[in-house]
Amino acid sequence: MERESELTATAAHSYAVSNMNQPFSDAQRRDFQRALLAWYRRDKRTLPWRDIDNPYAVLVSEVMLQQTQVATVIPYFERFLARFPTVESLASSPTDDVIHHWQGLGYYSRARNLQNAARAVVERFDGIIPRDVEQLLSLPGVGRYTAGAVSSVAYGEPAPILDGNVMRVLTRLFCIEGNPKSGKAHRALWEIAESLVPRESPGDFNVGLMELGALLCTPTKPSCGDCPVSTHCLARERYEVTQFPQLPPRPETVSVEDIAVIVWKDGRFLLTKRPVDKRWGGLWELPRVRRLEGESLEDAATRAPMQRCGVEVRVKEPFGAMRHAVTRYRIRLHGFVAEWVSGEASAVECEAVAWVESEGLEPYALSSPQRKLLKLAIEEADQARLFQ
DNA sequence: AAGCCGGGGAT
DNA sequence: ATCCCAGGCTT
Repeated sequence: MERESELTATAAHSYAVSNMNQPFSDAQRRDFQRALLAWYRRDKRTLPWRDIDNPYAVLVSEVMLQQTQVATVIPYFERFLARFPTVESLASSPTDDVIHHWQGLGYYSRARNLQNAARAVVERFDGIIPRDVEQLLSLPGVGRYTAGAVSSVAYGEPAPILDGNVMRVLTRLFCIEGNPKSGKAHRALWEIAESLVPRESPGDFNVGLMELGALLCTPTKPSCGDCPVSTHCLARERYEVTQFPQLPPRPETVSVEDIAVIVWKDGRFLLTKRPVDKRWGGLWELPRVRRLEGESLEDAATRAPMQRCGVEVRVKEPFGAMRHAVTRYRIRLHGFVAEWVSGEASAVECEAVAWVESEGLEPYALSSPQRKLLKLAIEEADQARLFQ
């Protein structure tokens, strides 16, 4: 039995060299599909979006899971579905409400795109999430991966998927060289994924491939001994599993400094709303600027409220600093306390402004670093009041 | 084809 | 600290 599998695997690989678009024989493919499905159905995790027969919920989960880990998504998914239970409710709700339910999850254009997709579904598809990849691709925020996932998982269509997990699994199975995210290797991977997906249970098969990548075929310490398809794996046969995928070097990180200011006036502080097409679009923040070369922190703190909303302030003291990362940028964020001096706050370099009480913050969506910084600022203000 | 977008968990 | 993650959009 063991020996037969080894032979099968070897045969697959000699074939793979000549025809990478269909790297398995029919018999090998069927054996692979059977082994993966059996493993997935036995060992899969229980997750809130699994086995629920609701294409809308599948779409929401897939968008939330883009570049975001399962554990992070779970509470967001549950709150989002409770608040927007149907595609119609999402389409007709205020965008600020949708962004608010996304705060802390990152990649905020996803939230805006998802609502626009819901509106397109209501207007163009009679409120039914499309079944075909082609129609799904016409929705904003839905690319080839998400379209394939919804089509196969929600409707049982034999559409392929290719995500980071599947890239890792497939490059190892067939020793695919080159950058799997672009060019020849990328195209080859899509064709392989297409050749593997079965007519029967394509959704479980696709999710099974991802689950394999998430649980066993992991980046650094793969558990090949527990892998249900290890006999099909060329990289394992060659002891080269961790040589794949061959990802390109990351761009160098850039260090920058931002200054955010809490401007107090009559017990309220100033928030500005980010433009929709910018980073953190639609979220609120303390007026913030990037520190210029040679500029002092205090000068930047004075500049921030003036530049963003035309308010002149007197900068008092720093109240804290924190680090966070945005893609390749490592940002040091400094907080300053300031008093309002003059100027009616208006949306100069932002989408909107608001004067907010400490207790009235809840309705405003903030990014995680801004939320942490603002928490420090309010604590500091409470302390200062105690000493008066 | 390459650059850009956030945040958190794992190592 | 660094890597990586159920990617898609813009240029």
